[in-house]
Amino acid sequence: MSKVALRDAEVIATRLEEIQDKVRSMIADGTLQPGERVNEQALAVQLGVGRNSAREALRSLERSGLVRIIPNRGAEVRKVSLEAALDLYDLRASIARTVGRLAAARLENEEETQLLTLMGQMEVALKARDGGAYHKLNKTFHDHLMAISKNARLIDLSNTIEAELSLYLRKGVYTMAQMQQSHAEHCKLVEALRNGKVAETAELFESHILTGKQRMLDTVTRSVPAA
Amino acid sequence: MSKVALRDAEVIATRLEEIQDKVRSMIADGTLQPGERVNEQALAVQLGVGRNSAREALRSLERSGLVRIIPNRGAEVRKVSLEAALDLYDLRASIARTVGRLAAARLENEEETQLLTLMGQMEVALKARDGGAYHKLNKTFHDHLMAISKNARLIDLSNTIEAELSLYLRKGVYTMAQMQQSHAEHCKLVEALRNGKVAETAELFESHILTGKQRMLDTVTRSVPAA
DNA sequence: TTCGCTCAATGTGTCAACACTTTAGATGTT
DNA sequence: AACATCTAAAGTGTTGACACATTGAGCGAA
Repeated sequence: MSKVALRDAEVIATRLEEIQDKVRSMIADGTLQPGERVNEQALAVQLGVGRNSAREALRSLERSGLVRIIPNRGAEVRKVSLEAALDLYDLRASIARTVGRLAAARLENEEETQLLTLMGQMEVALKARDGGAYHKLNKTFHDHLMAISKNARLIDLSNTIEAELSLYLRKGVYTMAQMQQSHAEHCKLVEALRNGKVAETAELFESHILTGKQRMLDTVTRSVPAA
Repeated sequence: MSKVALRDAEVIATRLEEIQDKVRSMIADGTLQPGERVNEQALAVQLGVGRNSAREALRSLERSGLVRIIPNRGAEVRKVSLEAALDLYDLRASIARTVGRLAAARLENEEETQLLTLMGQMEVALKARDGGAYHKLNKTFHDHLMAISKNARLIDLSNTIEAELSLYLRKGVYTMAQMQQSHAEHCKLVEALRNGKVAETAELFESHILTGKQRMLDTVTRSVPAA
């Protein structure tokens, strides 16, 4: 019964996705380190599945950019360089621009309400100087914008890139000033979005990501001066 | 010996890529029609490989957006709706903008020379009213611009989207007038690019794609009025 | 000592067979 | 006739085994 219920809800992750997720978290928590080679057989044993299933999962992860597969030599966890991370930010910006354009044209009342609620919560978090909460809300906010664009492909793409970026950017710790700037940008963005200003929303969302790129770059170069 | 030479050149397509390409062209030439379900076994037999290899290829193609895989029900050739195609065009435009920005900042002398040579060839094709040649050169031109941006991920995504778009847009046949307009846009674009005008190049490249979108839309709505 | 060769060991590439799920046709009941 | 149930056929999911490629250690010749 519960089995059927789960299935109907379409929440069940298929076996392959399950394996992928496990590998993903192994990468995330450092069990598998960047640059390290992944042995199919060993992985399969560790996850309690056949080698072929593990193999398929790895091939999928390649397309997600998390591992690199070299013919006849297997998979290795991708080592994302700073340059590659910056390239990814440019990609994100492109996607954001498109999302902005679509979202401004497709915003619905209900979504607008949710967005405003979110903005309120973020303001509260900001005033309470709760960086953790702000971070989570920020992610939710971005996801919402994606959803408003109503293009599944874009959403998928965006998630993929974010996962890849997380390889480089283990955890983003931002200053209060940075969060405030981010929030200010959000405000302008939402303003344009609510007024259906398509071109402006696109522009603002794109530059929001690009300033995020700059923020990241500043943070990195500060800790590693002459990289 | 020749085997080794090939390998060093890294030109050899791995088996899996070979299979993928075959399926891709089967989709391109209509052997596999959009919406049609793809039987793993049959595909494997037709390509003379094991079912598992065919299966892996299909999973890869899913990530490329060419097929959709439904758990326990297999793969079907994705049917790209007009709406989805238009959204993809938007994304292409945003990518073009980013490419324009990067290319204008990163153009090297050698690349500039190649670009000018290409422009000359296109002009010749245009004067000779050779649509086929123009089309090929046009593609080369776009690929060049991508390469100049030197963002591998961006290039990869762009190619993916183009492949996906081709699902909808079987073959683009354009009029002389359209080709001339396209060429004029190219000229302005190259002009800005050579002068290192970052913002202008970005703008021009984006709008170049967007007018392409409009052209496509015009062509489609003309043949299918009230879709 | 150093270089090149051979050959085993490790690991990936591919396959055919088995287990499970879906689907559609047949059957019986209201 | 319409509907639900059951069952066999078709197709996907998963596995273990075999074929092939890569790698590195051991050996011998210059």
